Amino acid sequence: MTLLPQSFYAREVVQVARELLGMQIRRGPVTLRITEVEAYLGPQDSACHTSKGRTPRNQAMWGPPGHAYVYVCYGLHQMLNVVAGTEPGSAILIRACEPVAGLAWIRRRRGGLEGPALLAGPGRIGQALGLSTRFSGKPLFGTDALQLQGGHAPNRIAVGRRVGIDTARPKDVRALLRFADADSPWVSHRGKLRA
DNA sequence: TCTACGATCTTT
DNA sequence: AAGATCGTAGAT
Repeated sequence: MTLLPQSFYAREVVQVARELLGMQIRRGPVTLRITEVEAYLGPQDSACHTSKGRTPRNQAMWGPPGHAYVYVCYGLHQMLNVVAGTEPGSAILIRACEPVAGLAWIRRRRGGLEGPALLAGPGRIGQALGLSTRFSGKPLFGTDALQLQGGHAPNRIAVGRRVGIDTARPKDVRALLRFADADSPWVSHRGKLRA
C-alpha cells in the first residue's frame, strides 16, 4: 500500500477528514481501516484544544500537517489525531476503525471484546495500536512506527455532531463535523449519525 | 503545590 | 447512572 504524501494533509481540514475515511493506519503487524473521524477546526473552534492557546500538550497540533497528535483523555485513553488543514492548530480525531491485519495483536492488547466493539471508540483505537503520547509529533508519511496509507473510500458518508462535546459554544457543539463510513458496522454511536 | 476536569469506557 | 483514573492546565 502506498503511503499518503504530506501534501494530502495540507488541505482544508473537513475535506481531509472525509477523505481519511477508508485509508489505513499501520503500526507493525496491525493495520486498521479508518471508518469514523471527527474534524477539529483550530483556534476558532471552541471544542478544539488549540482554542485555549499553545500548551506543552498540544504543541504537535501547531506544527506541520501529516503528523500525529496523541493525548491522554480521562487519565487512561490514548487519543490519536492527525494534524491537517491549511492553517495551524487543526486536526482530525480517529474514532473508529475496522481491522485489516494483525487481529491477534489487537485482541492481545484488548482482550474480551468481539465485533465492532473491538475498535469502536477513540480509546480503543489507541489501545489496539499500542499508542502513547510519545507518538505525538511523529510524521505519518515517513518510515516512523506509525504510518498512514491508501485504502478504499466508502460509498456513502454519514455525518453527525462530535461526541462528548458539550461545554463548547453551542455553534461548535452543533457543528456536523463527525464523519463515518455509512455502510460499515465498525462505527461508534451509530444511532446519532444521519445520511 | 493544589484542584478541577476531560474529544472515554466499563460496570451497575 | 456512576465510577475509574491521571495528565494537563490554571490557580495559589
